[in-house]
Amino acid sequence: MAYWLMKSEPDEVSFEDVMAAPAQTTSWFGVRNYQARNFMRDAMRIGDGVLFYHSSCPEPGVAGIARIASTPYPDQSQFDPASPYFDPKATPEQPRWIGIDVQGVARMPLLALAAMRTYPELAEMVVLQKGSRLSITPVTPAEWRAVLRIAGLKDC
DNA sequence: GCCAACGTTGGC
DNA sequence: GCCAACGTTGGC
Repeated sequence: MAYWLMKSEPDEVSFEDVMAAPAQTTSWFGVRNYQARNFMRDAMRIGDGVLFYHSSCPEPGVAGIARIASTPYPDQSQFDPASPYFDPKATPEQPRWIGIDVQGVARMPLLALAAMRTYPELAEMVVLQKGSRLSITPVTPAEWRAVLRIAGLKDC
């Protein structure tokens, strides 16, 4: 089992939106970065833990706990000319981008980015590194446990 | 709105 | 294959 941090702009999809969705499950689509795509395609497994992170908002930080809830599948928005995520070079025969289902698991008090930076055990988190802007980053088991402990959650 | 950092594109 | 130009991300 692996752990991940996934960034979402709460104006687009907030953690509360995920919790309010049927089966607390939403399709994670619109990733247009190869490294992030490859994580979804090659490394994610159903049940992997997800730190759901809010970015580009007044209070960036980890907003909730989620899990990977499907295997990867073609991101339909790449075929839709009306979508901002349209990719003219993608075809249904040769899809370029993929999505995956994410299911909300537990609410937690926002662990703000500024607070995360104060914990030595989180200092090596990829998302905290200078210049890091990848929308999906790996989280170590120790970092995962530390976030849950800080958030006051038992293992999930 | 600013701007540093990074990824992608495309001419050569 | 190089690399300058450009576009995007995302905290502040």
